Amino acid sequence: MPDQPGKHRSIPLVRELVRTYQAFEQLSSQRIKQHGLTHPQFDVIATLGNTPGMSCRELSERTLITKGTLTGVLDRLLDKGLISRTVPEHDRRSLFVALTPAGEAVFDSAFPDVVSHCGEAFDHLDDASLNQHIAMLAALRAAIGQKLEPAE
Amino acid sequence: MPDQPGKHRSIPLVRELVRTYQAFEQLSSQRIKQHGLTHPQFDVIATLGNTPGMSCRELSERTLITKGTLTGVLDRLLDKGLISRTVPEHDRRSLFVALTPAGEAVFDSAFPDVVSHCGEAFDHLDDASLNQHIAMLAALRAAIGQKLEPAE
DNA sequence: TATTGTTATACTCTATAACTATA
DNA sequence: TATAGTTATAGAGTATAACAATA
Repeated sequence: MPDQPGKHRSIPLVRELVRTYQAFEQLSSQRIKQHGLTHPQFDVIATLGNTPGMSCRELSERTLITKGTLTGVLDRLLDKGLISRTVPEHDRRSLFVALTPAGEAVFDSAFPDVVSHCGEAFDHLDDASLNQHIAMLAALRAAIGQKLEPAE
Repeated sequence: MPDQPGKHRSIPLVRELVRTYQAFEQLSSQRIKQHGLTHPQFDVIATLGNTPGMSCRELSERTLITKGTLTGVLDRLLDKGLISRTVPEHDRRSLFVALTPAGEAVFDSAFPDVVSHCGEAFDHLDDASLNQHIAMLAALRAAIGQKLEPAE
């Protein structure tokens, strides 16, 4: 029985995507760790940076960290003094999470450092290549997004 | 003081890479979980698949799981009956890890399923695009690899 | 009733260092 | 001495379900 036409054509792409993703994960994790943060903690700091703050619900949606897990991550960031949790007037069920000045300081140093460290790998690319790569990744992401089971 | 020329040119690429990587991670994890495996467990099964087996040391190098962690991952795969650990004659310090028939059955069903599920996202691409994407990812990976601290 | 977030539970992964057995 | 792997330790993330407080 012959293969369905094109059934496994994209496997080499998947393999290459996995390898690239592992390499990038390794590179970014190394650098994040140097700032005393875990990856989820960095994600939270990066999400809160340059915002006035947000609810746990919104933070959970943006970081893809489920609410039960998020409580623990926020506990540790609170211990480090990097975030504040306050009960807003208008809805006392929710919590408003924001960076403290110390948290902002960490964001200001860690975020550009991690991003630019990772970015340095690509500095040799000219603008045209850069844009081409970005367009390609965006296309891949859009294709992946369509396969993802809807959140809710 | 003006920015150094080109200092942050590649940040949009990094951002897009992060997003693509998160989407892919989500997609593959969903599918891996459906086979009753964690990501590290899947990596081990995938690494052992289509090989006669290998030492813990080699498995550790290939999966990037450190030896102390690997012991625990292998323990759980052993509990599930998916691998065997045997002491080879020629060097009784080491352990030879291989898939059991049950492990091979899991490999044969899980690995193609995960890969092709992820691959389906890209089935709409023609061969030329596919090859172009692969080449770009390989270029990105090579660039990242040069920034990674040598494992030693 | 529905929503927001915490707590309880249980498990997995993670790194590190000390350790055992073998070479 | 060096190498292969385990164990001990401690911490962090993960999902789930039950729960409390509020809307």
